[in-house]
Amino acid sequence: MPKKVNKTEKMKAIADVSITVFKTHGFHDTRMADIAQAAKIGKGTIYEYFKNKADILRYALNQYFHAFTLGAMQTMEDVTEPLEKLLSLIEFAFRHAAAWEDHCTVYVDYFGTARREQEFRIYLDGIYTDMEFILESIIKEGQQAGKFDMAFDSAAVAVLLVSLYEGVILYDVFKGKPGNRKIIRDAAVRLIARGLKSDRPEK
Amino acid sequence: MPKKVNKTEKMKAIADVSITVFKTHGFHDTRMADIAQAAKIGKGTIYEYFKNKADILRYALNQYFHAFTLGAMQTMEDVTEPLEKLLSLIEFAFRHAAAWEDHCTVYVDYFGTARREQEFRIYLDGIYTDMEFILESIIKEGQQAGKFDMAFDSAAVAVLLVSLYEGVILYDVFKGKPGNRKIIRDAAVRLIARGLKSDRPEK
Amino acid sequence: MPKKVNKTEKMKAIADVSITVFKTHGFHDTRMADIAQAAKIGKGTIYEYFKNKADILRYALNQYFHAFTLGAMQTMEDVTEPLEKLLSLIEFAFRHAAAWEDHCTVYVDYFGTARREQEFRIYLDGIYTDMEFILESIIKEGQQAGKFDMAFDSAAVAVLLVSLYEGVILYDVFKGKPGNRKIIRDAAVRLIARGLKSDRPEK
Amino acid sequence: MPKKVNKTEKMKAIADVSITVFKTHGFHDTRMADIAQAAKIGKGTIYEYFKNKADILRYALNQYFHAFTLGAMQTMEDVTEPLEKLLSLIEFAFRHAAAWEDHCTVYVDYFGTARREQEFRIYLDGIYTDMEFILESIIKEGQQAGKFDMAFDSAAVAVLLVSLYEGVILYDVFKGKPGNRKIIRDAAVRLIARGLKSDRPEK
DNA sequence: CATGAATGAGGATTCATTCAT
DNA sequence: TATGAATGAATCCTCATTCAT
Repeated sequence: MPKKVNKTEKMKAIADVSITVFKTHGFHDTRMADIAQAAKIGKGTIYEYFKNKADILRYALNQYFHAFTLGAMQTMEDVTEPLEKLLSLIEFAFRHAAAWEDHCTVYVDYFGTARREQEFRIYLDGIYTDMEFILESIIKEGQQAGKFDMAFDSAAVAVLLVSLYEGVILYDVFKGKPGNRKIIRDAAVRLIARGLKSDRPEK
Repeated sequence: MPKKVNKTEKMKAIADVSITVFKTHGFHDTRMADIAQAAKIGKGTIYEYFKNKADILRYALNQYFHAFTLGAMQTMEDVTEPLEKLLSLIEFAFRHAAAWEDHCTVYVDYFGTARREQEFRIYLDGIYTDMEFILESIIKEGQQAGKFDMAFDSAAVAVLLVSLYEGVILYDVFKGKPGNRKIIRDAAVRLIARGLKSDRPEK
Repeated sequence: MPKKVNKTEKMKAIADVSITVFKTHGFHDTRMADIAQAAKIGKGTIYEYFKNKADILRYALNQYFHAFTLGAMQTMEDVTEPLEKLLSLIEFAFRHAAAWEDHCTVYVDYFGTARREQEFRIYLDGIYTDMEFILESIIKEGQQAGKFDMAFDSAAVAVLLVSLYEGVILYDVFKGKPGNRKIIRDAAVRLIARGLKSDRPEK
Repeated sequence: MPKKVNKTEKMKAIADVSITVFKTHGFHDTRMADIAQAAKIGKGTIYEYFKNKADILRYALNQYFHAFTLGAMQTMEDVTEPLEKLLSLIEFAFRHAAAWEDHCTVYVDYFGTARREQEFRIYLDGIYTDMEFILESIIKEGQQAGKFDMAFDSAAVAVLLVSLYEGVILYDVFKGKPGNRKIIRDAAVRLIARGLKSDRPEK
């Protein structure tokens, strides 16, 4: 039992170090030797914990997505009002991206490759589908409650929100560390809130 | 005297073929031999027209961005009303992405690498800055005309729109060929139009 | 007839240009394109006059050795006294090396390769043998005339003189353009003259 | 823990094998695969010990020159009389060349290239300068002691002796394995001894 | 004759992965 | 369990040479 814990801890340690190295050199241009050196272990030792280089990345990104899903769930737990729920979710998403900035960067780096890898594709597709499902539910809920404009295709809006989120991450990754993040996110929240809002005056 | 080739045409031909190969195999996993075979020329011939593999990609993406800029300019030429201008620009952007789908895909593939390449970074940064400048101008114009909500930070909205655009492209690239593009883009146009609209009733 | 003359002239022109290019870049690192460019002709044209790159070098070095042999013969024509003949030959050799400095440099560059090329080896061996034969004859002549010390093995001295000559060329090639050439050659002449001189007082 | 290798020993082993391969094929025409095969190791292993092909050569020639310098020092240690010192040095140089015959051959092969390589040039220049300095000192010493003819420029004689040495090596390399080495070297020693000798009868 | 576009054989080098210790 | 020495598959790119024009 304690050995198992050690193993998991070491995997996490290696994966964390790897992410910072991937961020600097890019996934493809990172050598196993770079990781070993950064993690202060032997090259061979990496293979005791991971099948290969891609496996490290998969593990690290899995942690990133897992934390996202978990956080999103917790965020929504105590909120019932649709708009509030949506906006708090968006707030969380942005906070999560900021907290996992290195993982975001590496995720973008790997995205082009992931696209063509069956296994990862399915995994990522699941994440996206889940996010869209939750968003779509909230939109529908809001529309039924007369809070959101009925003319919107709820599924389309869900896709849109996911896309916007990915786009903002992409933008940040490209720009490096931006200072105006807050303003941009405020604008996003405002645009979405106003855009979705039902015209019918709420009584 | 040996046969005189049109260097530009041949570059374009090689670049076009390369893009389809890059799309299938990914930039990194595409071998020069793959390109040569697809272009039905010898491996060495590629090097008569391009310095190296990255050079082909740069050339192809440059064409893609160049066409975008050109098209965007033409789109705005005859439109004066801010909202109409914004929406027609968005329409154009989506049409452009659809028309240059292969380039979009490869662009996403290369984005992670581009991020770390000084030369390409500067180039791409210029494109982004231009797009943001145009969008910001339109937003400001609309705000001054009382059409757009004054509370928005125009620069932030510009960044947001660019991000949304990139995000939608990313989403499409990941999903492959989607059928519901139109619905999503309609939702986008609607969301933006409603979100930006001024509350002051226009008389 | 005139065409033949033109052909020879053009070969000489190409070979001369090639030597300066070889001197700068080295034989191996000189590209046919470099030669073509320097000679202001097309790459393909070189092959109208020479079988390949090595052929150009062979032609150029042949000219160099041919001029040497010719010059050596002329030098000895009017001299009968052995020591005088030997020294004037040495003087000539040094003058020749200075006049054909570029060829000397390239010759040294190519020597390592020549060593392993049967054809060139035989050719060069012939040159050496001829030089040694002439020198040996002079030594013997001088010994019979009581001018040179009898204890010397004439053949060995001949080899020694050839070696010294090659060594001085090598030294100059390595050093680049030296200013103290004259002093060194004077020392050489003095050393050889004193070293060979018979002890028997000449009456 | 993996097996601990003696890096220096392995470098020496690879370099030694390389020299014999270089001698046969020439530096340029030797493939890394040839060396690997001859050394009975994998191609990649070579790169664990040397940066590249030229690096192997540099290492090997460095050993050759190092041994020369060391040997020359030891040779002169117990000799005080100038002529004796000079001749024993010459004897040593010839012995060294014979003992390191393979290295000599490869050295000649590489000389043309070395000429154009800044790093190696500086290194080689240092060796030459050292040799010349030592020789010049001996000549001067001999002249002051009245043993050597005063008319000689000591620096010029030093250059001459170095050149003669290089020339004899060159000659041997070209000829392959000669049998008359001894005779030639005796002639050299005799020529130099007689040539330098002071005319003033020693009392 | 002259040319330069096209070619592909050839080779140095890299690096993920293995496995003996 | 940890290691790093050893490996060779894999690939970019060069450039002498050819030959259609």
